[in-house]
Amino acid sequence: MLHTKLFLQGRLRHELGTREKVWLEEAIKRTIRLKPRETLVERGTRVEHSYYIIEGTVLRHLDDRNGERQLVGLNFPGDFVDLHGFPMKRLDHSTAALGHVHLAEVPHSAIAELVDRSGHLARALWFSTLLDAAMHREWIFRLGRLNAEGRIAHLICEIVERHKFVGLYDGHNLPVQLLQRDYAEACGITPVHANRSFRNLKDRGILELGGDGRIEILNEAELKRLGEFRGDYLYGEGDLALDSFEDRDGGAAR
Amino acid sequence: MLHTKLFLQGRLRHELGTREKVWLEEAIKRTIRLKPRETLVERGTRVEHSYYIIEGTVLRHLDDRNGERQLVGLNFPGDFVDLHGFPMKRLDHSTAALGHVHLAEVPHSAIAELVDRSGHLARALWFSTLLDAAMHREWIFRLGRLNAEGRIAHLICEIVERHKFVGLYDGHNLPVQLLQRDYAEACGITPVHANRSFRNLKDRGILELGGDGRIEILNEAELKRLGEFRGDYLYGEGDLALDSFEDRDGGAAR
DNA sequence: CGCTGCATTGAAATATCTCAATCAATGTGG
DNA sequence: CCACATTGATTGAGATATTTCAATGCAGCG
Repeated sequence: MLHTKLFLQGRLRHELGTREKVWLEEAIKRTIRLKPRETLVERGTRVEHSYYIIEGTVLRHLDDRNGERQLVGLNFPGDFVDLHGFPMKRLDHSTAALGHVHLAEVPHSAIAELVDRSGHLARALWFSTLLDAAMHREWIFRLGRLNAEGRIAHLICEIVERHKFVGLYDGHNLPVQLLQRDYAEACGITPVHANRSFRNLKDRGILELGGDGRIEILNEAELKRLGEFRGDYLYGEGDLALDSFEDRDGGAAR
Repeated sequence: MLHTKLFLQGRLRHELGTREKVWLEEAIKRTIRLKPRETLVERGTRVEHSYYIIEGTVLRHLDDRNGERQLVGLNFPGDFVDLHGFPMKRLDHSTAALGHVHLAEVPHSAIAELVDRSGHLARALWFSTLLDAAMHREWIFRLGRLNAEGRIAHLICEIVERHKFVGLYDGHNLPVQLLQRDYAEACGITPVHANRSFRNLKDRGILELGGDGRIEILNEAELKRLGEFRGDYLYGEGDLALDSFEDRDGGAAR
């Protein structure tokens, strides 16, 4: 079974050819599992492997002086968690599992081979790390320009949109169960205020709160409006309709 | 004269060999100049070139519904402004000059050649785009976990530290003259509140405000404390003292 | 049953914003 | 050289958003 079948899915410009998918798959030396809230890599660690998510959600965070977390990114199935560790060699932030997580471990030596073998695949891996950067920029926007409700709305929209790419959104239920504390840590607000903001969203019929972080989305359009959400930064195929796809297929292998 | 002599300077792991520097230099097809506040690239534009800063400061920003700006990054001499445009092909944010800016224009076709010619140089360019991502993460932290004063302090620390790498900091004077409005746009606060925060910093003897955005730093240690500033995310040589530098020299050309 | 972890609520404290006004420096046209 | 407009910095006062602290509720679990 193909572990990496979701990699860059929905990102036409960089979707992989058959051969490339095989090579990528072969780069996986083993898979590992994390328990809920288990740490994957601690900030400052030198890394020799990167991890691709087969299943589950990984939180990326920086901690302040008092140990309070600021989430700086989320990763879902189809994402590399820390591919940037390949050129960087050291992680400037920590990563941890949300719930149960299944990861494919890829040694940097294997990535080096991939990159040498296929310029197109190299470009795709590079692109994948830049997608993270684009999301970071949008997170800066979210924190700098939106109020608490808008920030939560924006984050939910991003989670939905990203799961649409990989076919993991059913149209109503948010496919990730974050605690209100996690929303607070992602949005730069206190858990208490996150709670009140959720309450507002619920009272206005925009979403419904189930237990255990389950969220049902009742009015996606309104969520997008509140979060000033423009999904184009995720570089999905729809946004690239005008593109020429000059390097679309995997045939570029050298 | 070498335009690109500052590229990745101070980042030992990825400093370039002599040959690579020549190749990079040869990739420059022309240089262009921007006037103060002139836009370089508008969000959404398809790009065929990337720009390396020879002199001046470039602001990167996203705009909200009302046209209010959120700065998402700054670039200084030695930085590529939008190298990520090479794999991405489209910019998800806008870029504009702060004051007078002198840029080297590098066509993506030339970058493609560079990348094919030297795996090491390719890695260095990739690394350079990831440095932006690391800074983005720190900006998220700044906005999510610090109050107005801390945010300003953190930003000033980053500007200082980055200019130290390229030898453009004299030990006292902030080498970039941002308006208080720019600080506000970077820190997610109003200009009025930025003003009051600066006033506090000044009253406590931490810095001195000259005209035209000039800032003299009187107590760098206190600024770092206020901003909870840990410079390691900039990946300077000091932080990598323990590294093996297995790919340090340009000899990796294929 | 009595924990424990998370959600929820209330009330008061604090940070930040908004609006409106003033000030200082600079540039422009006459 | 003056009158005037422009731009950015500064200040005050009141409004709003968010935090803090403390308490309660609620469900799962040994």
